[in-house]
Amino acid sequence: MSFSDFLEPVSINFTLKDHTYSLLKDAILKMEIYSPNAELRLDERKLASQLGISRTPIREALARLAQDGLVEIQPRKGVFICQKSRSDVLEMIITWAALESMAARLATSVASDRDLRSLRKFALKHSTSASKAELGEYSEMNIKFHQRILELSGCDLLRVTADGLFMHMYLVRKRAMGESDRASRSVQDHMEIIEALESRDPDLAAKRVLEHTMRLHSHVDKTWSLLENVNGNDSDNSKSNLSKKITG
Amino acid sequence: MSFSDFLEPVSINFTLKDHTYSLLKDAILKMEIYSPNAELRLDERKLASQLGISRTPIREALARLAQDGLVEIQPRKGVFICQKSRSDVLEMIITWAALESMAARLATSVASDRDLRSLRKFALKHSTSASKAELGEYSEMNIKFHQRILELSGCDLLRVTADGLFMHMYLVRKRAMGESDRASRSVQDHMEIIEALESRDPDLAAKRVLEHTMRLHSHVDKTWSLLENVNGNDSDNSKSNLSKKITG
DNA sequence: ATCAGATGTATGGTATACCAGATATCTGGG
DNA sequence: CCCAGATATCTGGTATACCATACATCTGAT
Repeated sequence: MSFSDFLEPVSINFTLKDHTYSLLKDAILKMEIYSPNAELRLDERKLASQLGISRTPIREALARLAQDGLVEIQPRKGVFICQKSRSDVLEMIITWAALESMAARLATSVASDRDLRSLRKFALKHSTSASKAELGEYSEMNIKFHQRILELSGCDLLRVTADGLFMHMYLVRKRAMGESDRASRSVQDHMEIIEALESRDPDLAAKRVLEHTMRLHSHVDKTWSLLENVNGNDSDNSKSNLSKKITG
Repeated sequence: MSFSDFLEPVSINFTLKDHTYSLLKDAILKMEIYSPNAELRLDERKLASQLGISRTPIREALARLAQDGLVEIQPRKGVFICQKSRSDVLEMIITWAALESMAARLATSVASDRDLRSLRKFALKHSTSASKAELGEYSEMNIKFHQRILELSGCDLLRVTADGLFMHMYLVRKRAMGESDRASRSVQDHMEIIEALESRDPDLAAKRVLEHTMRLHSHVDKTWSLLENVNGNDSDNSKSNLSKKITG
C-alpha cells in the first residue's frame, strides 16, 4: 500500500454551491417553520460566515431554492423561507393525487409480480404500527409506500415531480398524523390499492389512489384552520367538499 | 406636467438576474436545439459581454435554468442546453396527461357555465384552421386549449407544474404537427372533452383528456425514432403500446 | 411632544479579480 | 512520423470589494 492509496475520495465534481444547496434544503426541511418564533429570514452574510465560505455559492444555492419554491427572494429586502398557506397545501395534495393516480395506472402494466409482492409485504409489515401509536414510524412508512408506487410506474418524471411536492409536504406532515382515526383507515386503503394493482386493473388502481389521497385533502380541508390567513388571503371557499365532488 | 412625471416607470423590483433568466429562457425556447449544427454550449463570459453585464447575474440565472432542467451545469466543464431524449418526451407527455386529466376532473366542479361556453366558442373558432393547413396557428390554439383546461381547474399548482412541462414540450413541438391526420382527430377529441365538462361528469372528463393526451404519447412513441440515441441509452422498450394498456 | 427630514446601517445586487480543473496545443525525444 | 509530457489557455468556481435600496435612528424645528 502506497501513501497515495489513502487519499483518493476527494469526491470529484464537488462544488460548494451544490453542497450548500442540499445543506440549506435539509436545514429548512428540518426546522419547524410554523412555530411562532421561527426565524424565517436567511441572512446571506451570516450564512457565509457560519459555513466559512463566501456569499457567491450561497447566492446560487438560494436561487435554486427559490426556483423550488422553498424560499422567496425579495429584491433589496431579503430572502425568506416560504410558509405554505392552507390552500397551498390543498393544491399540493391535489397535484400529488394526480401524479400518484397516474403512477398507479402505469404500475398495473409495468410493475412485475415480484415488485407487487414486495409492496404488499412492506405494507403488511408496517400495518401494525398504525394502531400502536407509533405514529412517527407509521408516517415514515406511509410516505415510503406512496413513493414506492411512484417508482413502480417506471416513469421517472412522475416520481421526480412528486418528490418536489413531498419536500413541501414534509414541512407540514407533523401536523397531520395522529388526528382522528386516519391511520387505520389508511392501512385499509393501502391494502385495497395493492389489490387493485395486483388485479392489473388500471382504472381501478387509479381510482383507489385518487380517492385515498383525496381523503387526505378532505381531512386537511376540514381541520386545518390553523394555517388560515398565515399568508394573507386564502379565500377559495368555493372548493369546499371538492374531494367528494370529483371522485365520482 | 413637471419633468419628473416622465421618468416614473423604472420598474421597481427589476433585477438583472431575473431579467437575464427570462431572456435566456426565451432564447433557449426559441432556438432550434435539435438542428445538427446547434450551439449547445453557453459561455458565461460571452453572454456577459453580449448582454453588457457581469457574470454574477448570469450565473444565478443559469442556476435557476438548471433547476428547471433546461440546461445542465457540468462543473469545470461548461453549461449546456439539455436535449430531450425520446423517452424524456414520452415521460413529459405522461406527466402532462396526469395533470390535465386531474384538471378536467376539477373543472367539472368549479368551472362556471360561462367559462365552458367560452371554451367551446374558442375551440369552434379555431376548428377550421386544422384542415386548412394552417398548422402553425392550429398548434398554437391547441396548446391554448389545454392550458385553458388547466386554468379552469382553479388549482394554480396544477397549472404551474404543467407550464413547466409545456416549456419543454415547446422545444419539440415543431416536429409533431403536420404528421398524419392528427389535427382533425384532435378537433374531434376537443369537442368530446368539452361535452364531458359540460355534462359535469368528472370521471368522463378525466378519461377523455387522458385518452386524448395518450394518443399523442402513442403517436410520438411510434414515429419519433429520430430522437433515439441522442442522449445515449433510451432502452425502455418495455413501455411499448403503453397508451393502449393504461386507458382501460 | 411630535413629526418631517437627514443620516446611518444593514442587506441584497453587481462587478471583478483570482483560483483550479479541463482541454487543446506545442515540443522534443524516440 | 508518432507520441508522451510540458505548457498555454479556456472555463467555471470562489472570494471580495463596492453600489443601491430599505429601514431604523437621530435631530431639530414647530
